Amino acid sequence: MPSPILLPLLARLGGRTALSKEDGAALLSLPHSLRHCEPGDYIIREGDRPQSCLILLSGFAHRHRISSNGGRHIVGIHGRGDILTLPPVQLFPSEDFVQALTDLRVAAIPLEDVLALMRERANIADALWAEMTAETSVFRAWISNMGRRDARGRIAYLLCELVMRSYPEGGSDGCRLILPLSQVELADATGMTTVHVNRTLKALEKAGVIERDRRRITIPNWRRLTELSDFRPQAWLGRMDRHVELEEEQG
Amino acid sequence: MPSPILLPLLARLGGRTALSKEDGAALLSLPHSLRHCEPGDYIIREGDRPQSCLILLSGFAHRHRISSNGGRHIVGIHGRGDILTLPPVQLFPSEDFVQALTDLRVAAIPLEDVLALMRERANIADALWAEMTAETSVFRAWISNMGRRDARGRIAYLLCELVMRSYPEGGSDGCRLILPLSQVELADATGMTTVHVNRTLKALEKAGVIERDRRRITIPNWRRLTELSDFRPQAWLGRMDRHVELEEEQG
DNA sequence: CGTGTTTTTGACTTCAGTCAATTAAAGTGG
DNA sequence: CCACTTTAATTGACTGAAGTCAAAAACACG
Repeated sequence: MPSPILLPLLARLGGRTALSKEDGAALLSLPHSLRHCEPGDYIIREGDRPQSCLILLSGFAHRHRISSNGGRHIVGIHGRGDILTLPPVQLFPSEDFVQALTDLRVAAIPLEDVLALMRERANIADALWAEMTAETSVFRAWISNMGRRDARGRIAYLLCELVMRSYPEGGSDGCRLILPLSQVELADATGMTTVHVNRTLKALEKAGVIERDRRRITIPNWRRLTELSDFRPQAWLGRMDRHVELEEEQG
Repeated sequence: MPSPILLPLLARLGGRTALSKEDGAALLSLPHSLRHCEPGDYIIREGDRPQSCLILLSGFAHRHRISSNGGRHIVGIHGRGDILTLPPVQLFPSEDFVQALTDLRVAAIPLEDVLALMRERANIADALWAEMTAETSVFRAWISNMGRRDARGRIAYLLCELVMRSYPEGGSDGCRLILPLSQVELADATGMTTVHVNRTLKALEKAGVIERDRRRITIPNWRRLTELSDFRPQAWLGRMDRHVELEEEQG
């Protein structure tokens, strides 16, 4: 029988492609276990070969790699509704670490149940492909972000992405945001030094692009931020559409 | 009836997961049209919503985005066997351009035929997910490459990837390679200037990491190059395994 | 051969990194 | 509630890697 625990997953997939009521019920009925994490806890380690599909139900996590000289590089941020093991088949061991940034909840769904559902319900398989498409586009945006933008652009881009990933939960209404990352983490995510992250944040503040109070960021002019970072919302639209409906149904 | 045209696709997918003879025959029997391109020809344009699944049969292409200031950033290189429209469902318009670097051949398979085959044959759906997994890992390696490596490391990484992508075709036996990219393109792929690419290539040559004769690169010590670039071959292994067998079958 | 692209080189500038120290915030236990 | 520790944020002075601008050389091709 359907339980509301997996609603963030349904919200995400339902925003991508049309799912029937039966699809939704089947999704919510998937067997799962629940885990709570604190900041710093590892959800996935390099070399792991998870036997379940991990869904982030609330909170934030980051995905990183450690280079041979010991340096950490954050290659992605995860927020509510993200599927941490996408694709849902685990073929070779993970090359990344996934680590909690905030308190968070993760659901683990046995792989075989996900695979069975994908075979039974083509809509759900399609939705997973759609989710993967969108993530792929975001990866390429990161590549572009790293390669061709200056410090301000990189930070601005990351802020845009954080706003998107924290919608509709996380205190963001599109102009307000509580940073889930420290400046050290911002540095590892943008390929900069902490010193330069700090100076860049101050520069953005001075230029009136953001306002800051500790980790609390206010964005007085969203358009300005997106222009500065050349942020393209296209890949993010799918996750917005139906969220509101679902939230209303829920409440 | 099976035709050998799509063999590069079978080789790729068959290297990822076990495919039966029937799977292989079904794959090779997919209806398709063929297109030849010259350097500079566009295969996919931003905004396109292709109705077919495009497979690169031979040659090289690059995938890029244009930023609002007009700058080009190359976010990926494609070689033989690559699926240019992966995932095989085209949900929203392409955000990238894909453009020929060399003379090349592309096969176009109607989307509905691919989707039908995926539903009929779970093995093939699995292989496509596996291919996507591997590509995803490569994306993250690019992100990490852009963010945390210096000029030499970036160029070295790109060379490693080119060697992998040109195997077994393209004149590479793991230590010899004909660069499909000009220095301008290398610059756009590594987020550097052409001037600096040039100087970095010379530095790598002087250090004995590579030998150069125009676009012909020789790598006297593969291990050294991988160490310099922190290249991790894991995601690439799947495409090696069965290639040789298939080549032999073919010949 | 001339024309256009690609590669190479030099001189100068700048953005971001390094090193090192200081300040501020958040816990912690008495 | 206050000393004490720990972690995160901030600042300054200096260095260095990569960018900019501009021109010359090498090559590719009709």
